[in-house]
Amino acid sequence: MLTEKDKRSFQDYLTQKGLKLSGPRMKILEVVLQGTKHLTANEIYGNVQKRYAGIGYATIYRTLRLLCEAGLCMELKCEDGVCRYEHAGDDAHHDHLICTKCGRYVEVVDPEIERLQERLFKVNGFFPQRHRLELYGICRKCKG
Amino acid sequence: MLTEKDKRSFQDYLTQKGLKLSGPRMKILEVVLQGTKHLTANEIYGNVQKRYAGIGYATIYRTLRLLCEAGLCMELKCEDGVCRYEHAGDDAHHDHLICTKCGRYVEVVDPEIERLQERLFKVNGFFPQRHRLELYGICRKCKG
DNA sequence: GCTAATTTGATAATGATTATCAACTTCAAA
DNA sequence: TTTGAAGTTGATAATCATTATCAAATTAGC
Ligand SMILES: [Mn+2]
Ligand SMILES: [Mn+2]
Ligand SMILES: [Zn+2]
Ligand SMILES: [Zn+2]
Repeated sequence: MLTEKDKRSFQDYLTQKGLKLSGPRMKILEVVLQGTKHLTANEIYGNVQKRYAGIGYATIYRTLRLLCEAGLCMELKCEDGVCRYEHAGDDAHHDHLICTKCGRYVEVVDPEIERLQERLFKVNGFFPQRHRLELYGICRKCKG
Repeated sequence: MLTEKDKRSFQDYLTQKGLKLSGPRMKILEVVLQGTKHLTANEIYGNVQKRYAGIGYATIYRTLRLLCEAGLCMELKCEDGVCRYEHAGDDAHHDHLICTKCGRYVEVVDPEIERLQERLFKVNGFFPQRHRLELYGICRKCKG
């Protein structure tokens, strides 16, 4: 799940910004791209520690920001006030169904909804930039 | 904009919970229901101070929570990490178009989008509870 | 290898919200 | 009315995720 292309992509972004691809950054890139999606910085910190002890919180946050800037990750500002991160491949935009019991995130896209959103922008005279759609409910497993 | 019905509604909620309708609560109810929508707790605190000095921050937060529980207000968890509040009349649910330049909130509803969201819940085996749709763009005024 | 620039980890700071608590209100019974 | 138990208030400390700071360590191009 961590391709050479991703590494190069990160490397390129850093170089272009006059930054360096350090050991810690490489390790975090690896753990984030190989791990589960929609994790908090704290959970990612834990996953990184498991494999590479000694990397600090600040470096996790700093590197997550770089990964987002480089387009390799997306940051989700969640309702509980904690950010979650997902590696954003070349795959398109998606929205989320979120279980309020177990916290599971399900990725969904509805092209019809996307189209109607564009219409809302236009009708109200807004230049569209982005949107956020979150559907909260109880998943099949949690309903029992 | 602050009807007798609202007052009674708040009073009823408090009574039913064994709570009291105090002076500060009454004043905050008045300022919130008569004022602009989509304000932060801090902005509401300022508006309350203008008319009734001496009411503390904590009381603002506590009363906003009560107003939400009573169904008179809605809390929006915004992307900047600050909550905003709007008085929720009997009017139905709505979503928001938000200008990323001036911060203006425009309320919108698209019944078609609402319907398609329900379908997404169903298709994915979720019991629907609520949703959040925010459309970020640049408003007509800000585009100049 | 050398060295200037960048990065790191520990930790202090920030900022919104919540918890704490002694003093003050409320309200209904006496 | 007076009274007092229950609830409320304002000031302020605590919380918690995220950022900023900074001396010591690492990186990358020469
Ligand atoms: Mn996702
Ligand atoms: Mn609104
Ligand atoms: Zn679930
Ligand atoms: Zn605007």
